[in-house]
Amino acid sequence: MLRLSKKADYGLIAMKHLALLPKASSCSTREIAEHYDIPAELLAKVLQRLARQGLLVSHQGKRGGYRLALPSTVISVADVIQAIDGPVMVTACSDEVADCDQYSKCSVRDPLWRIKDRIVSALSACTIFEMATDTISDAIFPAAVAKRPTAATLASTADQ
Amino acid sequence: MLRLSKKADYGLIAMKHLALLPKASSCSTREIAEHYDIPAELLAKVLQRLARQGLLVSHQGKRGGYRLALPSTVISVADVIQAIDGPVMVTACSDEVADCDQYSKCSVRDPLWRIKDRIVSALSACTIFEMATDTISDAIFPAAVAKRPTAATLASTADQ
DNA sequence: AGAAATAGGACCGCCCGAGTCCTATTTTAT
DNA sequence: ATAAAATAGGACTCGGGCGGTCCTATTTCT
Repeated sequence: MLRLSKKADYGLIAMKHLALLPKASSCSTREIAEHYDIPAELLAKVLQRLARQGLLVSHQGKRGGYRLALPSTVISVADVIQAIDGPVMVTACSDEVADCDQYSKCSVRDPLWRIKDRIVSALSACTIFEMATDTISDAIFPAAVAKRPTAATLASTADQ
Repeated sequence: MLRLSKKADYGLIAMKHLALLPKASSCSTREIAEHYDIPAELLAKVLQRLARQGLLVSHQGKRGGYRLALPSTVISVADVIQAIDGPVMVTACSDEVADCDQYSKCSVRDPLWRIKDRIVSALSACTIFEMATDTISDAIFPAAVAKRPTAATLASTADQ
């Protein structure tokens, strides 16, 4: 549940790979695909989309390839995911569009919308640079949350 | 992308519904299903799982139903989602199990694992009570993140 | 001219989520 | 006692979307 698409996975792998190259150097789809055992043609589509969204700069022709369009410190994980898969949606029904039949009776749309914002925040808070250098801090919440007893804990004592 | 399953949706709707009932009163599957236009038999399975995980207390027989097993202030959204769909997984490959063939070459597993922890934190930070009373605060990050220019912004100026 | 790369449309198979069906079992109301 | 109404849960089906492939341009370097 809540899993990333394979495309998003591949996109992040590629972005990290490009971030670790010497400044402003580029790399072809095939190189990356072979390096990580990713279907080349699928990765191609992913990189094309990242280029269309302005996160990568493409260079056609022989000796062509891709390079980061921006410093890796400025590109967030959220940027990559959204460039590939479109806007993050926790719920089926989008902002205003009542595309799910239970729209009128749905009581959790607004709360879930706020939770979605939190998730996007979490994804936006992490840059490709941090991914590449493995400098992602684990915790984002101060203390209160971690301290609060989980239902799982309480339930196990109450249950059975 | 990153969407919740329908079951998780239904589970949250039901939990919120039960949280809004007078203290310790219960409600049948059918009542909830009809109220929100949810397929009753599907909702039944969801509630059964929530009961098995100790988040709900079930009462069989005529006039039976479900009620919260714990105060709504103690049950988090993460609890509900995980009770229904199992552990939140952002990546295909789990903690130690190398169930994806690219395990050895995967360079983003660890970073994504930390991101997953952040998402779980975000979900754990929100209780059913907050959902029911619509008291979820929007922002969880102080300032730094919001201020940082997004790649989208920068790209749009750089692009085309 | 040809090789190697990006650009992108069209297609396909299959897995899994969503939903249904069916059969217990338990409890309560009549 | 019997029927009704509820939970418990296994088995099954169906359809859409994701992951992947194929094919055809087009660009650019050698």
